[in-house]
Amino acid sequence: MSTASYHHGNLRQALVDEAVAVTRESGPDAIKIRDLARRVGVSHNAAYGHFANRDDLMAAVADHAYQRLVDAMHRRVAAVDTVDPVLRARRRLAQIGRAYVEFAVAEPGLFRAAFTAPSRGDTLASAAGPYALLGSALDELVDVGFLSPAARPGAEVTCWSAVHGFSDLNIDGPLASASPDVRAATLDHVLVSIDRSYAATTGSTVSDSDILES
Amino acid sequence: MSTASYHHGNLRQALVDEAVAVTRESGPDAIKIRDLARRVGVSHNAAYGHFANRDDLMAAVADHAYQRLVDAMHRRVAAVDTVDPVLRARRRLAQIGRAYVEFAVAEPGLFRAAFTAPSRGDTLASAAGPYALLGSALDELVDVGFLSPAARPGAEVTCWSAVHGFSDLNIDGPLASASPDVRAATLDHVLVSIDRSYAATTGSTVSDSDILES
DNA sequence: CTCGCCATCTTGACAGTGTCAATTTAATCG
DNA sequence: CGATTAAATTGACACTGTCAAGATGGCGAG
Repeated sequence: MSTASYHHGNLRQALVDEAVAVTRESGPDAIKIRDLARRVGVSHNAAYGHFANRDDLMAAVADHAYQRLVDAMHRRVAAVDTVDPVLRARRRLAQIGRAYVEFAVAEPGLFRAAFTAPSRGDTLASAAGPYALLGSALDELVDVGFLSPAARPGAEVTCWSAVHGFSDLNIDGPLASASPDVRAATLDHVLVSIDRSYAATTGSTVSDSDILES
Repeated sequence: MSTASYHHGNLRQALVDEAVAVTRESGPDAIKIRDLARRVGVSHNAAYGHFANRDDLMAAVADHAYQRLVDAMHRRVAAVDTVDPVLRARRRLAQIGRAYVEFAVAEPGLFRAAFTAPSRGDTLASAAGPYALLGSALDELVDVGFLSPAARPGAEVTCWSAVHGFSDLNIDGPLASASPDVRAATLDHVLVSIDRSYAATTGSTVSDSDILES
């Protein structure tokens, strides 16, 4: 549309697509500018017309990955149709966590790309990002009286840390070789644990593991 | 000692030392075999007499980093001299977590080296590793009746995920630009949250944040 | 004391890589 | 139809990891 050129219809997009494919296959470190150019059928460093350098291209891949992650989270949150307000809020939080880990395990390359990318601290906390999504889920928990307002500040970080750490340990950490069954069971455990730690802030009596449904 | 050679007293160790220095300064990706050789005053690929390849050298750095981490954890656990058994066990767990994050933030390069290293899943769960240390701290929590035996399985992972994720987010994630004060406060929040989630398993009544002392 | 062994280190080469500078190409507009 | 101009190419440079041979020198056997 805007920039179509002679040899290649839309080189920039083609490069990003190929980079995403490589990243999904072998992780972000496997991205090589020359290799990308070769795959797209263009000569080496044609990419430099569209990206300042390798890191710039990686940032584009990171954006893509990031969007995929946010989409997955939204999808899972939207699938929660529980009527009871408290249970619904708790289940939504759990689904956010589940979507996060699910994405990390299903797309380790993209997940890594999203968080390994250099110098993009601002995009992460943007209004559309997972930080905001997580934030409103936690607000909802406060509104329905499950989470104490006093415990609200910093709750994003606690929550995010748990799922992010679990993801990392499952990707190339010591849990990478765990079986899917074990992994799933442990994830449930993590999600319940988060729920429980918030329940304790208002002394809510809780029937544990029914938050795992949607 | 074992392998001393003519030109260089102990090349292997010198290379590892230099690699550790580079890693502390600029992270594991900054390790270049040729550069290391140059620094040590030896010609390029002299290193190949002592290491199969770059990854092999990185693994040595990872071992070093790993040992440092375990030492830091041991130190902090040993510093807990509380007499009350329950409080002592809870504080020990908190100190383990604190040591972990402290190390990650103070030595991000080494921390990354320890977990980014290729193909070393077994060393991590070894008897002397942090996994074992964490495990015995959790056993202690069960023994004193703070953590329900039913909630014991998988507790390592939940706990480890929280501190590992927090570390990662603080190193190059969205929390990397947080001030030390904010970081410290948030860490306290994470540690209390872990404690709280375990307290809930036995319905223990808990005075929250005095577990943060040693 | 000397000679040969052998681990250790060096020299040289090759295939890749990111990136810069100068050049060519072709699509578009006056 | 010719000039402008963005887009892509060619060529070069400084790096990197790694392999294959050659040089070196300490150490033990004779």
